Amino acid sequence: MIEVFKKYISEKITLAEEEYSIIESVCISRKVKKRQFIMHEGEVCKQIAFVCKGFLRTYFIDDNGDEHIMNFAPENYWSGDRESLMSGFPSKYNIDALEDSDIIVIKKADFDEICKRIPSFNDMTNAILQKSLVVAQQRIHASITYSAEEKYNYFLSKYPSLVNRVPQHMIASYLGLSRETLSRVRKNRLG
Amino acid sequence: MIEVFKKYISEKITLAEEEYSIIESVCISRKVKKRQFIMHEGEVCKQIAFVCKGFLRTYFIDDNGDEHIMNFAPENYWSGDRESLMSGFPSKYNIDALEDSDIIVIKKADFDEICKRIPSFNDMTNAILQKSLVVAQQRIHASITYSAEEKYNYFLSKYPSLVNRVPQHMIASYLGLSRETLSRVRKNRLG
DNA sequence: CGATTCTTTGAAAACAGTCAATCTGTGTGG
DNA sequence: CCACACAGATTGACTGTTTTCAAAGAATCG
Repeated sequence: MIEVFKKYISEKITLAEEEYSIIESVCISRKVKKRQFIMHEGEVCKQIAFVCKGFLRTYFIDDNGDEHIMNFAPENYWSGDRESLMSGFPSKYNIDALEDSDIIVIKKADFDEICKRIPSFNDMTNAILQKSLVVAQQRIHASITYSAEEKYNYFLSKYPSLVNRVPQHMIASYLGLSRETLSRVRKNRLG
Repeated sequence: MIEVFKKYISEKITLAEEEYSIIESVCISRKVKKRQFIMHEGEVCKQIAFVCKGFLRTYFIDDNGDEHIMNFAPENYWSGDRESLMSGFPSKYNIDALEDSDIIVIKKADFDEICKRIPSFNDMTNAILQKSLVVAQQRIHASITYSAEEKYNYFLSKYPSLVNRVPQHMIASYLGLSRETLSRVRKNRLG
């Protein structure tokens, strides 16, 4: 399982064997069953998860009891609540598995430590951070500009591999639409 | 004008005098008049701006010719298009001044250089990046969850000082609402 | 097979956007 | 200093989109 993570790293940066060892020493491999949670609302987020296999999602429940999905994390993506990690305050989010998953968990303290000790790992982290911010901005762009149909087309073009892997109502939730609206949008897109 | 920037830095990190000199040597002070642009759509973004005084905004024009505001940058905020900076592709955004402003411009190459040479400056940059991502996520949260009225309340609580500084129709644009809807929301809030 | 979960559909209601007109305040140039 | 233009804000009537509610139809899983 760790091999997936090593491969991911090796595609981004070059590390010495001993640096891999340092990283490996703080990696905790974990299997998560479908529907199992790795974090609950109200907890303080103290670790970061890397998805080797499977699929996580981050969501929250609003005052009406409705779910809203903030993020999907399939293979080679990271998951965790940066806000809670940074602030030390309880998270508003839940993270659970949409499929049986293999993940690697790194404790915040360990993560900070390897960022300090391995500069290129730190660079990699920053590059990921920057990319995340760009993605978030694009999502904001879409959400303040697009109609329901355009939002769905945007999702299709952006995450074609997720469309058949995620239940439709979760895509709707991710896009800020009702499930019924998304169903109708799909029906009316050409024939 | 550089003093504002130095003060900003000193509140985040501790630097030696010579490190300040290095930074200062790449800072370009600039005055921008209201309505003047510092970046146009179609250009590749090659610099980062720090606002010492005044107010910048980042916006784009959609296919219908309507403006949508991505970001406001008042004093002590940064402005620039990370996406274009990272990718080297032309930007979709325009950046102009909403008030006569004093800004400090740093070229991308210089910025990268000081990040490399001054580790704590790099740490500061990362911290800002992380915070930006959290803010972006909160905005996504708001936009997929809230009604027009809730979005306005959110803006009020988050940026109380901007409310009386930004024309209302720009707040509407930032929130993804029509100007008329925002006007009615304001009218119907209490009495 | 029965139980869930997911998706679709229809009808009605709520919500937000559009269009057009008016009103307000501000600043500029003559 | 006034007249005028201009940017901004408001209002009403209307349109269109999206949500809500309720029900029923698929699909999946144990």
